[in-house]
Amino acid sequence: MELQVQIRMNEKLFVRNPEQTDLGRKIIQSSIQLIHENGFESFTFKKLAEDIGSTESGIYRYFENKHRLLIYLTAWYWSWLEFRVTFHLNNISDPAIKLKKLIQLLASNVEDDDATLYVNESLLHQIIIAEGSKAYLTKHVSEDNKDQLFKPYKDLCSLIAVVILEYNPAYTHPRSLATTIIEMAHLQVFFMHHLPSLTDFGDCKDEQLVVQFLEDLVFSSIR
Amino acid sequence: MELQVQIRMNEKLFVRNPEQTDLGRKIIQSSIQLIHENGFESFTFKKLAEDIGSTESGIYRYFENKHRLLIYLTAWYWSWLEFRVTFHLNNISDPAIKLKKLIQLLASNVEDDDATLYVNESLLHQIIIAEGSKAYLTKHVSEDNKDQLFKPYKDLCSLIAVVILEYNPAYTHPRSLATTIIEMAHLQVFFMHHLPSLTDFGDCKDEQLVVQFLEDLVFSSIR
DNA sequence: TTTAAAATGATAGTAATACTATCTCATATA
DNA sequence: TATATGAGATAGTATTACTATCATTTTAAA
Repeated sequence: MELQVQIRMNEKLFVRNPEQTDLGRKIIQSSIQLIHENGFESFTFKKLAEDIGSTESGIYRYFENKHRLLIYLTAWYWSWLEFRVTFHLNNISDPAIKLKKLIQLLASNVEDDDATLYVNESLLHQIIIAEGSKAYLTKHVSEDNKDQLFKPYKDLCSLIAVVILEYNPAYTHPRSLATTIIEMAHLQVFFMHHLPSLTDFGDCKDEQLVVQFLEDLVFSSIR
Repeated sequence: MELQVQIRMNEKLFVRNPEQTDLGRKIIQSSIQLIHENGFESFTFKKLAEDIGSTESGIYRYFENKHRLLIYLTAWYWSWLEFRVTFHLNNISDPAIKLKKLIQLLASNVEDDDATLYVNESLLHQIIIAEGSKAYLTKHVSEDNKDQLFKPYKDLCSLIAVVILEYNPAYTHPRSLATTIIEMAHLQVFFMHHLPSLTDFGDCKDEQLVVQFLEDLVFSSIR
């Protein structure tokens, strides 16, 4: 069985839907490559256009600017992750196991799954770790938020919060704990690789240690 | 008694030490203002120069580029905070009280203290919340790290880790927990104000609630 | 099969950004 | 009085972040 996953994205995330044309898909694919290689700061639409043999104006027909493209990529990532989480949590009834599974999915490396042809999920995951928070750390968060651009992130947060409350209905900070899990699952991995003395995992650089840390953090809080 | 606090900064953080000249101090003062007002993305040396009645080339004599200036500001902030923390923890022997004090200092709003004339600590604190992580979320973290640019952050992290171990010498993740406290003290406040549904504090927007959340998180983990 | 619409490519142009370089001038200091 | 230092003034360049226009190709509908 070959399963093709299509994620329906908010219209405000783009000028023209990149999933529906060849050029659009090339834009997504190549931007993931380029941002991963050289970072978001040095990424430009000109370089992107050259990389895919198109022109700057061509890219602008799909995305207003590179920041919007970053928001699109993050939104895509969170939607994909929510789908993945929902899929893996299916048929599990024990909320403790659900939470462990969740933490595992958030903190461990992803492999490029072939269900989406033009998105390299592994690279995208690394982009989100290093650049993801730049999507909302701006002066125009609130307007972007009004356009629902961060809905996928919020949905994932809600989903996690629900599982936390399943485990302990009396816990008072399910959402903040959810964002803490999400953000730390990424940041501890980033620190582990680049500023190891800010973590306790510098020596072996193994994502499983981050998983351990988070499990301990979460379960002692909600127990 | 009028106490003038001078923070000795790493030489690699600047081209010429801004604390030692009038223009340098104006650069610090005004950059804090401008970044706070319009965000780091829209901040340029040209605008900064205009604001203080100098020229672009004048600014470049102090800082290599605006990213370096951001790193300088964050380093200054973490150094200042470490000083503050050390000061407030002085003579407290109970590590539980130390930790509570620490969380309070990290998560609550700061007032502009007059011990440093040209740095508005209140604005700087808000800048660190919204822009701080951009200092290290780059492709050149590792080189910057080799130049010790993030040492103040690491020092604060170490200090917190030490207090955590004082409380419970058997706790296995003191550094990761320390960075979790630091980062979440900022991020939860940011979310509370701009993406409130990602937190449990959206309704009253009170930093004390973040303090509550963090205290609960920390003490249940290390108990 | 023709025709119109949509998508893309090619080219040009602009304002702002991120610098670098040089020269002058004021001031302090030795 | 000579000299070093800091700062202002001016100029210039490559790149970025766009916008606009027009020609061409592809696609989809009549």
